[in-house]
Amino acid sequence: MDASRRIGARDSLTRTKLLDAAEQLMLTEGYAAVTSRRVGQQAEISSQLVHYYFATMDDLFLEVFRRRADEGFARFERALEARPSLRTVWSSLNDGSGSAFNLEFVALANHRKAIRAEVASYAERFRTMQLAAISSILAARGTLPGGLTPEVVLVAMAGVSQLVALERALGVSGGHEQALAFIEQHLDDAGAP
Amino acid sequence: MDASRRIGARDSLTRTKLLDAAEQLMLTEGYAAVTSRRVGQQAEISSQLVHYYFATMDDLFLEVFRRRADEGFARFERALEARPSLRTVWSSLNDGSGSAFNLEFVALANHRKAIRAEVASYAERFRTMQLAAISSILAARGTLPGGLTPEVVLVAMAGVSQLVALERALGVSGGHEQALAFIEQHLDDAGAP
DNA sequence: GTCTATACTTCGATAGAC
DNA sequence: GTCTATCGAAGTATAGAC
Repeated sequence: MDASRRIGARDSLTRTKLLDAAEQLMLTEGYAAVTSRRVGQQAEISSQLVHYYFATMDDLFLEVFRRRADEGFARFERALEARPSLRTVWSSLNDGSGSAFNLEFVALANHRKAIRAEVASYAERFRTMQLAAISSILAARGTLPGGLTPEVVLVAMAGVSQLVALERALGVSGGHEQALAFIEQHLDDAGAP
Repeated sequence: MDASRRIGARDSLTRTKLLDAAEQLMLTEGYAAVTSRRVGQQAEISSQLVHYYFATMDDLFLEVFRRRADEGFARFERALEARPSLRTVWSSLNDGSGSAFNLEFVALANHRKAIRAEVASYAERFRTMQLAAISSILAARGTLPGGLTPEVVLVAMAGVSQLVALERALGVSGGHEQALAFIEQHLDDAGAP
């Protein structure tokens, strides 16, 4: 990598097309399919331009991640403001397209340091925000049964949602329906409608 | 791939060394590091011998997976026979080294068809076996509180365990302690000690 | 800003001698 | 069973003309 290397403008239309193409490839074929050549091909732009707009492939991945993450974050904030309920938190966790996206990035983060830092930081921020929301929603209900705390409720919901998403991608489905139905039933029990 | 291609014997010591090296690499550096050249280097064996013992890299991955999966399966069966309890099921789910291994293979399965089929089949078998165990353990206790079923308990435990393992690899820890403590507390409530 | 051309690396896989 | 030698494909990245 050379410091004198030219980098294209952030507001370029071509740059956006490349990000779109990378995101599309990632969701349909997995992160391993996101190579400079394939991104260029998908966007109908020469693969060398990928390197003009993004110094390294990691930079491209990071930009793809931030775009979606920031949007997801903002959407959750809006939804929560409109309707501060357990159901809103659950919906944000159990969003189908978001789950697939997350899984791909967590897998990628597993062996790319630069990506791991960004994914971890976002996950932490999101968890904190969800926890604050759940805490205030459940506090309005008084004490929880059986030693449950907001943390336990949140981690359980996040865990089930992620397990189901991951296994669904694999083609496994044992127990999913019952677990999801159980959560659905208890969303309204414990919080505002 | 040529049908006339020679393939080394399954009981070869060299073959075992290659499998060990591949497994080691996978756990420490991720599946992307498992290339024929690096496996050879790790095992101090020429990389071409990888292709002598395994026609394709997928074959190598599959053998690594089957070795560990079969062993995990057998170990769970023995543990369950010795002590049929919720705690035994939880331990099998929450085994640290097994989790890292699983995550790596699930990620790999996401973009390799041959691997996906094997991982899915094993996950299904494991889930079925765990469900049978949990069902018989909980049945001895009479009805469960609040609409809980064996399926819900199992998916929740598996979900929490997997989420914690995955986030731990990422460096995120929010809520983990409380969720794990909650499960620990209730293992003995609901089943045989 | 986009193009062509290309350097350099690593990969999976095979051929054939020993 | 193990070795040397090698092919062809695909990857990241850069240089320099236009």
